[in-house]
Amino acid sequence: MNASRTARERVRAELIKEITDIARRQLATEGAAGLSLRAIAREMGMVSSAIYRYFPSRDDLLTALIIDGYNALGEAVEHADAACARDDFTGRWLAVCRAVRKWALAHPHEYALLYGSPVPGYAAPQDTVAPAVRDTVVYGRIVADAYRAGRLTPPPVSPPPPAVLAEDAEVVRAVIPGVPDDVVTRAIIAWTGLFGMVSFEVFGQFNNTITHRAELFEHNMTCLARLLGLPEGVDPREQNRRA
Amino acid sequence: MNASRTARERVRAELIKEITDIARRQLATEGAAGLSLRAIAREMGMVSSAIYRYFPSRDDLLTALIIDGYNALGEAVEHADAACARDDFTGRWLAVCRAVRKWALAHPHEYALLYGSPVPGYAAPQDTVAPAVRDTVVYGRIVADAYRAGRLTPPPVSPPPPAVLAEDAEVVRAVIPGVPDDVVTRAIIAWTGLFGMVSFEVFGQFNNTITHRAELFEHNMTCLARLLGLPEGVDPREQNRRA
DNA sequence: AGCGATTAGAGAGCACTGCTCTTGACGCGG
DNA sequence: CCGCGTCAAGAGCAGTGCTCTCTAATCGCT
Repeated sequence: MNASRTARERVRAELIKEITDIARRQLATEGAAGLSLRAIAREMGMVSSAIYRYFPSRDDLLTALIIDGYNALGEAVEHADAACARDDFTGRWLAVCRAVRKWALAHPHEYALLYGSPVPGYAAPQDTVAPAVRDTVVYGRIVADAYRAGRLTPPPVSPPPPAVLAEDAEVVRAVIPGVPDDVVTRAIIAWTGLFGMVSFEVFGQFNNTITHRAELFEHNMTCLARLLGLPEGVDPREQNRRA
Repeated sequence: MNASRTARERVRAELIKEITDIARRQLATEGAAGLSLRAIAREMGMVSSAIYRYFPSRDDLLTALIIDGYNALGEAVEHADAACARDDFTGRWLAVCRAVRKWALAHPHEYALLYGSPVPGYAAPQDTVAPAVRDTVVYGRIVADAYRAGRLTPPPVSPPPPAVLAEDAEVVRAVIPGVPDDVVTRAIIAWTGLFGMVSFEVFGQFNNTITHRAELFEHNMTCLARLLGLPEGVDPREQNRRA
């Protein structure tokens, strides 16, 4: 509760941080499967069993890293969005896209942990759901803002979503409040398209094929913006400013 | 070379098949990280070291599974495409989408192996590239066929791709022959959008959010078809026939 | 200040993994 | 029919996650 707890608790918090830091570094170099509690203990000059005082199991350490990852990505996305003019909705969308891609390329293994194959017997505990949607919340706000401002014009020939999707749309509106069903489905397309693109690049599907990945990404996200119904870049120079 | 090789070679081929079969089953239940050579040997009544006569390392076994996976998915996609009328390009695209989704949901761990996080220290050897693009080849043929038939009408407001992408488009045209650059980029959007959608579903990103996943998928793939420039379903009953 | 309770680390140990090496047996082709 | 090559077996190495017990340090409280 109060600011400076007992000395034990402070050193404990510090050790937890040191463990996760080393773990994150191991993750970056070896990948999730190479994460070894014993190696962490070795690097800290501890004995392996001592780690279990701080993380009851390897999966718990992994969960901590996942939560940290979601928060790091969410924070990057929040910052990217915050740096844009509030009414430049296309710019905000593109900024979010670039932030996701940049973070994913900088932390491929962490990205894999969040958006790649779920780890073996591991089921994400409930604590992860809140951080997991930080980026999505930002995205939802952009879409909702654009819609409220009347700047979300549906593309000419967009088929109406089937009626059954109405209930799902109701749930999705928790992050994209106040938009009709067809905007919800188009928003999902753009969002999954973003992560499909990033995953292809990070996971190596573009190897030996696509070389100008940044340009392709930029162009495709612009196309997805158009599909979403976002207006053409109000001021192209505005977009190039943060490249 | 000739049909019935020596008895030794035949039993060897059979053992290799048995190993991969058990491995595939292990993969399905435990995931890639739970794949254990010793467990396979145990199940076969062998001693663990004997496995190494057939697969020099765990990664080699994994590679075999990956190649098999790509081939299985590619085959499913090929069959789905082959079952469609050749000039029903939208139907062929949707059939491919459904085939990918169906296979991925039926074999989530194998799908994760192919399109999820790359495994730890493992680098895909050259033997995987040919099977890896079987599905993409089918997709490319559909796009190329549709374009050649003049049934690929670009959506009204699609921005032209930047000039630098021309060289990449040249490479991509190996699987989508004879189409202009803007078709190439739109094809990539649709393709990554498909896998983004499937990955979100298979990897659990839709948990607690989307319940009518088949309907959402169907609708979104239709939207992507429209973005690609494919015509509206020539005959809706034709599409419903294979659900 | 000191005492009892709590917590941290050390170490041994279990069951498991991938992988290597040697040994002995078996089958196939010259 | 005999020797070469292949094969299973077993022991063993280094590593893993995790549990248990034991000791020592620290904390809260009287």
